[in-house]
Amino acid sequence: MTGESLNGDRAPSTLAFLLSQVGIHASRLFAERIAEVDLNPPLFRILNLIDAAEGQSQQAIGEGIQVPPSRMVALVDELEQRGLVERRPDPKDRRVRALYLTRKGRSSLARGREIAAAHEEELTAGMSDADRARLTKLLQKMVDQQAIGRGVHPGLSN
Amino acid sequence: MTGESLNGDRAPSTLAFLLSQVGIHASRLFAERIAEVDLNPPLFRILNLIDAAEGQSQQAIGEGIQVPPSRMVALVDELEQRGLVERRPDPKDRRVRALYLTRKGRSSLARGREIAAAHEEELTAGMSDADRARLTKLLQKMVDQQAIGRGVHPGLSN
DNA sequence: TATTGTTATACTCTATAACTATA
DNA sequence: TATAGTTATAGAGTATAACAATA
Repeated sequence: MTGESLNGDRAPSTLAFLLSQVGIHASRLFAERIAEVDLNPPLFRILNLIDAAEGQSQQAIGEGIQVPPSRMVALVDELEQRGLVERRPDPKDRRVRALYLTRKGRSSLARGREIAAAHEEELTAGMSDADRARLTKLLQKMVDQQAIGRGVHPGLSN
Repeated sequence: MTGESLNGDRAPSTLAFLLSQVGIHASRLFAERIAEVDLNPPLFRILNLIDAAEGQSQQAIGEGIQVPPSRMVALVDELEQRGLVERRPDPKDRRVRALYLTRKGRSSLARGREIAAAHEEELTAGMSDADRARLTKLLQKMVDQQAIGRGVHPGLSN
């Protein structure tokens, strides 16, 4: 969707409008790019989280990012069908399905990270390093000031 | 959703990540604010477009923004149910339903615009005017360079 | 034949609640 | 009783295609 769609038709030069417009463009472009490795952004995110916490349960992994258990089932199902993730029984608690990356999962993740890096470059193509730094700093300032992020917006599941 | 959700878990300081994060925050916040006048962003957008082209047909209004006729029906239905918009017969062509704002529609639109302005301020609270100007300029540069906007991304209906 | 608006239908993404098997 | 995972179900939000009235 365009920024307009989310913001109504207010003047296109407002900061709010520009932020939505550019942010949505960045998200959409990334979704397009990451599809090259048969992933979508939520799956790529979960793959990253599993990599960072291998052996954890589904719910433990979904917990910190407001993904409810039923959604975790669906996401891990998809990763498993693609052969990227394994559910292993946990000998300590037979209710738990501990998550591990497969070899293929690691390779997809690595490729996904390359794509993310390329996306970053694509998005900032034509900008000077100074401008990139400026923009990053200003956006980071907004994130801090608006208290965007971790746990602040409970509705923002994914 | 958080920026993470769209971008996976790559380093939170990348520009792509920040842009998604902030852009989505801006969109979400606006959706929350505009709900105060019993609108959502798509309805507010259509309301603006009707105001800018009163008397036009549904499809004429949906055309420029990639909203298909069937969706226009649903959107105008909602606006009509809220008493904000009227469908009037067009004496020149009896297939056409010309769209007009009601008095209440004008008042909701005005109130919505106030909310949009307040949202703009809220979003940039704590920023200096110089920073706002810098940020606007940099984002505008990205929009130009990435060719974001009108007609460029056909998939971006709304 | 083409066009406006409409309806029917379906698809994606997501959440809530009920269920099962364990604990 | 409580918890991990699962299933069933439902709700946004959206699109495509068939359709009726009119041109």
